[in-house]
Amino acid sequence: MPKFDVILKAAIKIIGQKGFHNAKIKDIASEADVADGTIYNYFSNKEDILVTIFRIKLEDYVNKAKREIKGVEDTEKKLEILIRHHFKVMSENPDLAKVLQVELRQPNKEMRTKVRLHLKNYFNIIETVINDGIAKGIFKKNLHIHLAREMYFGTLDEVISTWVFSGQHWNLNAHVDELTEMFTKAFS
Amino acid sequence: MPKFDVILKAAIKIIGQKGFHNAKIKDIASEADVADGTIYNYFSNKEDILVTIFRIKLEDYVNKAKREIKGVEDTEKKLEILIRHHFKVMSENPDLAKVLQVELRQPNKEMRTKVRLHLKNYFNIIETVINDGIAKGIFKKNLHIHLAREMYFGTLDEVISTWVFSGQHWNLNAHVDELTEMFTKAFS
Amino acid sequence: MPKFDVILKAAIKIIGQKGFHNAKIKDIASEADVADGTIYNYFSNKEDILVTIFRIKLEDYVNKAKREIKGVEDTEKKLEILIRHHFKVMSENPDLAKVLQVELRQPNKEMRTKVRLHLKNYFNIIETVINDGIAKGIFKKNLHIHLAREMYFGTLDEVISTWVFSGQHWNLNAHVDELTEMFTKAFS
Amino acid sequence: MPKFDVILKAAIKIIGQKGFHNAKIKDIASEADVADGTIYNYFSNKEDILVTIFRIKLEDYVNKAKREIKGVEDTEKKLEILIRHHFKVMSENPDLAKVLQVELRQPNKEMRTKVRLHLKNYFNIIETVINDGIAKGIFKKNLHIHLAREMYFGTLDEVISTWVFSGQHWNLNAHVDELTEMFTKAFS
DNA sequence: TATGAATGAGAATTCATTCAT
DNA sequence: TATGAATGAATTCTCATTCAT
Repeated sequence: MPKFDVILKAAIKIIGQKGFHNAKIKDIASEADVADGTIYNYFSNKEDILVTIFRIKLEDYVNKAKREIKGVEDTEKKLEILIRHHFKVMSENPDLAKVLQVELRQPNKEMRTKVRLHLKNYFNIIETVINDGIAKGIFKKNLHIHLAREMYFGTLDEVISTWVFSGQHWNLNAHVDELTEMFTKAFS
Repeated sequence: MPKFDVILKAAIKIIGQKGFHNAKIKDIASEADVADGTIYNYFSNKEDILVTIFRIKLEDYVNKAKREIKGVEDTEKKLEILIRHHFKVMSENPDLAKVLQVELRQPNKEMRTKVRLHLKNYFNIIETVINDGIAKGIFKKNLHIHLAREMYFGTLDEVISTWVFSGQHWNLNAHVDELTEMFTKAFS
Repeated sequence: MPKFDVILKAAIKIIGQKGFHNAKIKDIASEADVADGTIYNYFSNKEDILVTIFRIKLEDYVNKAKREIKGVEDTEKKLEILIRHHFKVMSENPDLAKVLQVELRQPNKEMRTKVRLHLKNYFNIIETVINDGIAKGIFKKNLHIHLAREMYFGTLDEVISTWVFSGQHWNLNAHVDELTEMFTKAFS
Repeated sequence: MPKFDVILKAAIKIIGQKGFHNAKIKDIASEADVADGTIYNYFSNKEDILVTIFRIKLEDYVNKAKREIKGVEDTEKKLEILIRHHFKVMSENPDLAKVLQVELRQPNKEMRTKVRLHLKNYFNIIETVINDGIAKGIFKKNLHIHLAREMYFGTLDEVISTWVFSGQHWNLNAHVDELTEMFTKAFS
């Protein structure tokens, strides 16, 4: 694995487990089995690591999500696929889930600006689906799209959050159908 | 105002604006117009400030929320009141909103344990309402209560989050009715 | 008991147990059951407490020691009485023993100067006895008095030290005769 | 000189002159001509510096002392060599002498426990010589070994203490023979 | 005198970042 | 590129001392 990827993976693990502020460069370097200084050959500073995680992982998330719903016609089916995809990504890498969950809320203004850029595409997917649902008459005409998107992401966030913080003891997939139904009703 | 309250208020402002890690004791002391050391006459350490904010504010939140829905019969009405109450608290003190939104998600285990205690009562309110709705036949019998609660809090969190981070330019109350309806449908 | 004495007693206890640097004014005030500020009505500062302990306790020590050997003719008997007196004082108040033992060695120059003044009289007693022994022909003519005094105090110090630090489990008096004999031989 | 040694040497000087509590990390770093933080690459904390001084210096002391009396038959001669060695070490580094003299008496329990370990070997040397003297019939059969050891170390301690605190104006070696004789008599 | 809340200078320690090798 | 020792600014917390009541 290229050193860049090794470091990024290590960073996700450490930041996911300790949080950005408590994750020390030394820890990440240790985990990646490189020297502290090496990290600075691939990232300009600690913050850059976090931003890069968002950039790459969200990009990846979005690409895969788009690919998965490509060709699917049914709006509700799309919703279900997206939720399942979300849970899959988060289940497969709980550390990443924590990073995205927790550190997305950086109070640092600069960082939030940098992150928001990548969030847009992330938001776009679900908004497109919602719009599609409205166009098809499945969702109500006057559905407030932002509100719907906030409900969608907020709910998934909270579900993941609970799952992550309580030790990932149950299977997230168990709730996909139920959630799909709840969203569909809420948006109708 | 008692010095304890002065310091707490200052802490909410500073932590809300800068985040816990970037809020320096000096900043809080300055804002409260006391010496650094004075803070330690009222709080045992920095973390204790944060935990105290949670304790006091969530307690207050819960007490007021309970009072507001007391005597109200209609489940949907209760839901609406709770949402309005939530938005009111957050609107009136966006800094507090940020503290609760952002810092609640600390990956620090010790802190989360301390906070969870207070969160229970906070969660209880909505779960009680949801249960009540099920009993009355307004919500579906097999509604997954935890999931419903997660949808409720996740959504409000996300709405507040967006509102808080984008500069609080619009009126939160505008969406109370819409959200009430969405939840009601989702839970039916 | 006058407040001055109460505070002094408390200070000896706390400083004896924790050492000067780790003894907090708050601890001493607590032990004396007075407010922190009250201490400053009787002592000008923390250092003054320590110096005062030396002044009063050494004075007392010297006065009593002098009284005890008054009228005694036999040099060896005087030696024995002094050792017994030393052990008695230290046994009766191990905290005081610790203070005198440990804190006498303050690296702080100013303080040492202040303390040395009181030490002189303390040293004088044994030097007088040694001189007397030389005059009587019991001790050798060319005995180096300072060296003899250093042996005397150094030895007692070390015995007390061991006794104090190992928890005062045995009776100091058991060794008085043996020590008297050893000193007498060493000085002969 | 390895940085570890540079720092240790600087620490001995500064702690010797100011005492442990008044020696600031900044002072030691300055003296060693390194940054404050560098010290923490070699020592885990301030106390560790002190303990390390004890460990290394006492080890060194013991090794050299053992080597010096190796092969010497005469007990009195051994005694003389040990005293001379003691004075030599202390004369050559009065700051070290102060550290050992003063800081060894820390009332801090943890530290004393750590130090006592190293002291054991230090005590052993003289006890071995004393035992040897008894076996050879030079010292009296019923000599109380601990008491003798306490007299030996207490006396040397006190002599060094006086010498160190009064400015090291005279030559310690001048008293070696006299002391040897005094001990020999005392133990006979 | 007695109080104890308030003060703020001071100190140990941490850790992101640099840079000579 | 890779290293990791060195850096030193930055930060939390302590505690002797003061002073208004």
